[in-house]
Amino acid sequence: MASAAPIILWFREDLRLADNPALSWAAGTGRLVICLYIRETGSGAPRAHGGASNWWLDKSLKALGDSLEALGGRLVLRTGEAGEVIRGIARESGADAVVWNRRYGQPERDADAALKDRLKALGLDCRSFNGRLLVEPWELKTGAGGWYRVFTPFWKALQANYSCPAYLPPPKRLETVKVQSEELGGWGLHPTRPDWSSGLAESWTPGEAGAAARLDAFLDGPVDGYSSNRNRPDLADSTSALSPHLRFGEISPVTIWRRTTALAEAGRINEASARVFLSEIAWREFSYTLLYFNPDLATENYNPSFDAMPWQKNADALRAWQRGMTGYPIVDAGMRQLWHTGWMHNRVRMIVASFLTKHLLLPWQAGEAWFWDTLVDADPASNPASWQWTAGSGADAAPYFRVFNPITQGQKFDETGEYVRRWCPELAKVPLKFLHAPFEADGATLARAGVDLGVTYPKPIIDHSTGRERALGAYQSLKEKQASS
DNA sequence: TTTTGAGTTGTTCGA
DNA sequence: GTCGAACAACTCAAA
Repeated sequence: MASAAPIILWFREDLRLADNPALSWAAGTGRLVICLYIRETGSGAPRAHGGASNWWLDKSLKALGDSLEALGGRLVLRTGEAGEVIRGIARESGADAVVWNRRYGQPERDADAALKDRLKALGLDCRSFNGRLLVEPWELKTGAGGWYRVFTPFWKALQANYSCPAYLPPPKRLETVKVQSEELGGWGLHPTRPDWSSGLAESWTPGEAGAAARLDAFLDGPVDGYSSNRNRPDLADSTSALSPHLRFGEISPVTIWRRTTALAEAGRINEASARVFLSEIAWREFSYTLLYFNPDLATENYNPSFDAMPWQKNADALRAWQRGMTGYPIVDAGMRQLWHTGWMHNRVRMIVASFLTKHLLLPWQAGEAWFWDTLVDADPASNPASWQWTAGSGADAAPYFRVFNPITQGQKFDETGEYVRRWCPELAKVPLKFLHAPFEADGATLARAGVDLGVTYPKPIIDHSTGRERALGAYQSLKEKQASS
């Protein structure tokens, strides 16, 4: 006979109702469901959110709670070590089953596995699901049985082997039992003194409905130009901007895959652009494979030969980069967009990351940490994997001699100059010819534009070719050390 | 087992 | 202004 006891559904990085396997299973039993979110403490807790992500989490939890209440349910908020919280709620409520969607960082995996054992020993039914990835890291294997270290074969294997599961609709009702909850407002996730979040609020609608609207809007037009426009930070809607929604699980990559392939197969969107868009989703998957098999991805060089890299220490240069005061407009525009909106266009992320690790020769970990704190989409897999890729220490890394030229990158990809004019308003009147290199303009031109270099806008903190040569030398030294060891 | 082809996103230089 | 070569060698994946 089926149990009538409630089920605990532990929400983690899957703050949505649709295409949520754990929720779908729990709701499908017809039993009462206790929807739980834990502000985790202890050694099994995931890497603590940065400030921007905490802002997002606050709104996303509010949206999830509202959605659950509309179904007759409720989101229960608790703080503590996850196992203690869950055992406590099970005792209070008589729940005899716990379900969740899996996570892939090492501490979380270890903690989840230990918790599962504990709960099973107590007689609770315990189930986990894949609610975050198209394929889990252990599912896609090379011919030799290992995990992929190069993106292209990974992507080919994914396309050849992946079949998209059927849509899991949100439950129509989700009744629950009364369990004590903390107040979201008491968690202090929203910044105060000062409240710096107005730019974030202007830019985003956290929550499942906001995510769905974003996908709809992207697939209804912008996706068609994606293969070329995705490199253009000056164009509106050149990318999907789904990353923070994916990070918090407000939308599933499965949903994105299903919707996009259906439209492409029906001939309603450009096939090639759809492919490129899905390949970006696959990069996220690839990053999760890297994280799964390299738990220290956020701190340790994937390629250990980079342990000998002669990184600089320069707090002033780091601060100039963080504040968008390097004197290179495309770099500064990107860093200011990040600070204001919690997000940066992907093309510009590459430029600023190259500038930090190559021109400034500062360790990629410093950039990764800054992005972690300031990005609303700061992802435990994508963020470190992408930083390591740029620095050259990562899997399938950029060649060491690929040093982005911040002037020509600006001219090429912010070709209208609208991106720089928007985020560096003090340069708004500089003619396009000099906009990406104001230091090359003559005094009269700058004066007419109201720019006083070194006063109203910084002079370059490092000369491009000087920085480039120094970076190439540093990478050369790595190679020599490796050869002699 | 060995071999072979290939590898996200670029820049510079010189013809 | 345009174009191709050089920038390195190494590791990966698959045949």
